[in-house]
Amino acid sequence: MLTKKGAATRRRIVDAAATEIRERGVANVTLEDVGRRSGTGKSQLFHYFPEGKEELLLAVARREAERVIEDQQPQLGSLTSWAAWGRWRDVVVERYRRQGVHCPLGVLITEIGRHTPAAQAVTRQLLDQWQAQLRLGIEQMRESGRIGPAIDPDRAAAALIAAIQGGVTILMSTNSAEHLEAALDLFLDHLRTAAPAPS
Amino acid sequence: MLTKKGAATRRRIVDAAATEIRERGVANVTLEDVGRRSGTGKSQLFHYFPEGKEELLLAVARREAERVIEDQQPQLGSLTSWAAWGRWRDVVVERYRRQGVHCPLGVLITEIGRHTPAAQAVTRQLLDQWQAQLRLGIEQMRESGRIGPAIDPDRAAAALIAAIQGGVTILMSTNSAEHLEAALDLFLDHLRTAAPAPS
DNA sequence: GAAGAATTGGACCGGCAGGTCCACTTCTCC
DNA sequence: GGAGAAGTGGACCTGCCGGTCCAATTCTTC
Repeated sequence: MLTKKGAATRRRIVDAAATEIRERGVANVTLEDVGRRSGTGKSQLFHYFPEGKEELLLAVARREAERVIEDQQPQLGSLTSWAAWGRWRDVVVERYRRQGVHCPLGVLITEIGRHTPAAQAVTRQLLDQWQAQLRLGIEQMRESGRIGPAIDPDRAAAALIAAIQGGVTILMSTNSAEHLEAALDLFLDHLRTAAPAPS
Repeated sequence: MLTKKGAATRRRIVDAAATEIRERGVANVTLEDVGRRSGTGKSQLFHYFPEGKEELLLAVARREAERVIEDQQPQLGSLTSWAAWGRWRDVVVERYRRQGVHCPLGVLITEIGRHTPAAQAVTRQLLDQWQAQLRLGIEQMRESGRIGPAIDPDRAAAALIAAIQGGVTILMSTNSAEHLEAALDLFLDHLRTAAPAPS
């Protein structure tokens, strides 16, 4: 029901759509653009995505959601020391700074992720997963006494995600990572200094 | 060149467009919708906005930018005590929680504000203005010794805006103000506790 | 190697939405 | 009160883009 060749074509279509959307915004990308970029035509497109554009967009959303997490690995997965947090922070800033306007996270949340309930679910799942990983990192730091007990790991993780999200959104409008950096730094500073465990 | 009646019509058109866009997203709003809602037709529309949709969108962007600041007044203008900061925080959360998806800030930054360079300039100006007001509040708190000298007012204000922006963006995707609240609270907490002035 | 399924190419359709035009009405101001 | 500008209504045009159709080709499997 889906040969190797078919699967490859499908992948090519999703990738082409994702790239095109990142570069030019979902509103300016037509199915023909996707076809051109992926070296296919509309008939293939509708062959692999019978529901048409909406289904394709959903596939793109899933792809981009994966990418957001991947882009932070392996740092996001082992936030067990301040040095590790610092490296993660640098990865995030560097990545988004380089990507500038063409950024999976921004495009997903601000453009694709609101189109349909299904896409919203993808966004939500991404946020949950992300928050869980950050919470884990904070918990580990707390257990090893490097973060004080006044910090609620779950709320802190939520706040951190909001800060990044906001920084990225602003980056997309102003092309400056200033806000993102300020938010991340202030945040980490808070983790370090808030009600530290007595040494 | 623009009679009283004309000015009123123009305003009606912008308001109608703004409302319509907030409710249904810029992508789903047609000029006919705007016409219907404002009780006008396309001929008026192009009479007052000769460049068409793009010009109208720019006018909407400006309107919404004003609204974002207005919505936080008078609290934003006098952040001179912790109680005042608390009230401001409540106003922000309450407002965005009530507005949910239909929010001027979110729509401006994520939908309209990226369409064109002119609209980006509007966004940028809004952010500058907002940041300046917050910075002023932080400086005042610092001068009166309630915020420690370790806080850089400008960077802190930038971070705060990012946090709100992110909270709102997430609110628009998930319909939950949890992230916004967490970000704001953690933030204020940091201001309160970071390197407090010796009493 | 042939049947049947998966894949591909491209011509075609139809509606929608931005934009144009022009005739008509209502204001403003001398 | 009349000339000219500002404001209004709505029919019409046109290009674009999502979506359809079908015939041709290639793959899989026995």
